[in-house]
Amino acid sequence: MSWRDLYCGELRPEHVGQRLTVAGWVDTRRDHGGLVFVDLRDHTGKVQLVLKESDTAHELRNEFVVQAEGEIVARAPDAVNPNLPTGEVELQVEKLTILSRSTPLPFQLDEENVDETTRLRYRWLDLRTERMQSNLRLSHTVITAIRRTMDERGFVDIWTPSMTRGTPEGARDFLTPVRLQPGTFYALAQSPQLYKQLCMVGGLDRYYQIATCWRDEDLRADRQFEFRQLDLELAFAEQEDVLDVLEACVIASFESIGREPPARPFPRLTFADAMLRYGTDKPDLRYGLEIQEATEITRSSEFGVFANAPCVRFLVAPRAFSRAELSRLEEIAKEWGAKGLAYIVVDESGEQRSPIAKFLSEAELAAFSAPPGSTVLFGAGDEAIVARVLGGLRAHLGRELELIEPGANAFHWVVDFPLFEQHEESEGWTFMHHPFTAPAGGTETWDESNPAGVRGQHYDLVWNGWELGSGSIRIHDVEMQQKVFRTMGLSDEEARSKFGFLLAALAMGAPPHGGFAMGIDRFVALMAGEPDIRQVIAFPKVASGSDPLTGAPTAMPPEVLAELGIAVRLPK
RNA sequence: GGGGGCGUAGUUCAGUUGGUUAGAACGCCGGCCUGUCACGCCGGAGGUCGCGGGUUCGAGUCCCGUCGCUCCCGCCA
Repeated sequence: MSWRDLYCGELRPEHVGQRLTVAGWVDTRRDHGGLVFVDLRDHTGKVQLVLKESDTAHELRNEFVVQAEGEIVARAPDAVNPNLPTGEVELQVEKLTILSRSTPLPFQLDEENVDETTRLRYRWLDLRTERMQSNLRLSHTVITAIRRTMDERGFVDIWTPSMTRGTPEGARDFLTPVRLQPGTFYALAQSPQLYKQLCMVGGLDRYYQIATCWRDEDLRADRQFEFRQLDLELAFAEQEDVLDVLEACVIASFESIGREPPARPFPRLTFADAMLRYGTDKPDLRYGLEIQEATEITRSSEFGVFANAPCVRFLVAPRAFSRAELSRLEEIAKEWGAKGLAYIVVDESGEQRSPIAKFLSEAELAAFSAPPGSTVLFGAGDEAIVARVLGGLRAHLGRELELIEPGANAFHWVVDFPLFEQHEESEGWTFMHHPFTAPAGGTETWDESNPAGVRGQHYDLVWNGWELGSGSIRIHDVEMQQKVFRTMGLSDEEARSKFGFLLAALAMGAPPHGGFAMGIDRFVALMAGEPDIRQVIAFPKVASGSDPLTGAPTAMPPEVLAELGIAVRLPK
């Protein structure tokens, strides 16, 4: 026997006259005494049941699971509900079975803005909401489209271990103690990076995986302890080959949910350009508001702050800000590291108002000219700080002044990243993304004591200001790999002990290769129009790192810890 | 580790200048109702105002601490 003949949302006039069985959840009930209406819901929609008075009919409550058998009848013309796809028909119930009851709910499923911890504690209820149903099904559709695309292009889905070797570099590892070897730990993979490179050395040619990754860092709207990435690697590939695959995946994803895909190829922006014009390596290109260079013109400024700053830049906001607004903007600038905020307000009549105007030369004022009804906002200081401050202000103003056209989408690549960056504190150098990225053409040789200016064959994919992922052409030459390790201050011995297996592999016939990793949860969240990735993950954790549903994490009994050779000492 | 926001009924929220017994809607419970579709009507229950301390004649309201949630910075090769 089957529980139902068809889904609730599928009932149509063509079924009129048939005797059918449906099953689902009681969405709403309208008990008129002698007559009871029930909206029965499943993941496809709702249908109205009409019940004659009976004990069972009066017993029904929200979220009971019921099975109803009866004749499908056409509704009278004035009883049709145009808001319901099934609104032209209803089911005259002849047999009603309560399959499962429900206690009163901790929250109403149609209530908006329910506290997220409450939603997560009762996630099985939250999952019944249209929002979560549509998000998780959209996620499935998109991932299926991506898998199809990868398959069509000859990629092989290969499983790599979650439990791997811990690395002190990068994000913190989640550790897994090993009972058979007390005192030792596996680390949960932060990404399959090295395994997929070994797949290339292993001749698999094209690898991909929707891989779960673990990173023990603070959670955010776009970050969970564990997340999924579309992880891929191609042998005998160049940057263009990798970008092409990713663009195809994005296009297929849009098409799979019936959305107009972005135009190809996606625009490209160099890292240097991104930092200069937008103050970040993941700019939101749905609006302009570009940062402009003023270091040259202010070099001999009478305004000391400008003259003494190694870098001066500005952006022109399309609004003549009030004093109060400017002081709010200054606060924001300070949050991003500015000491203050210099500005020139150009009011509607074109007159310039500015505390610093009296210090500025004609030439300077001309360079900062802005249309009436706008404000010139300055950043002055170290180049990195200026970029961060103006980038922060730009993002703030983009939202605040509603510069983003609704429905707009901006995909773009950021390319030509530096291979190394200077350590914040020490004098040393570290890799900008990871130590396996190959240097770009023309920069393969560099002075190991000063690797500034070496560019990497690295590329980021950005959508509306969210970094979707990044990839690179990898180093396939063992000498080059050793040189990079040395440059970042790793002795040959350390390199051998941590990455010996990679060096050995590279020394035994490694093809040129490169790949990419795209955050699937971020991508799906943006596809779904959700503000954070928790809304597209079935069972996420909250920002504090706990799971309201299971109550994890928990302490473990002493005997369990003892077996693992672990003693717990809590921080004070 | 740092900064901002929030915390009042099961849920979403209101709560005046610090002042009587802390309210509303939805949900829940009881009753009535044969054409509703967010059904309607009548009645009812339901509160550690996150927790602790302080100021005050008096604290949901002010102050301090703390916990929880959240956003951001740091961090995220």
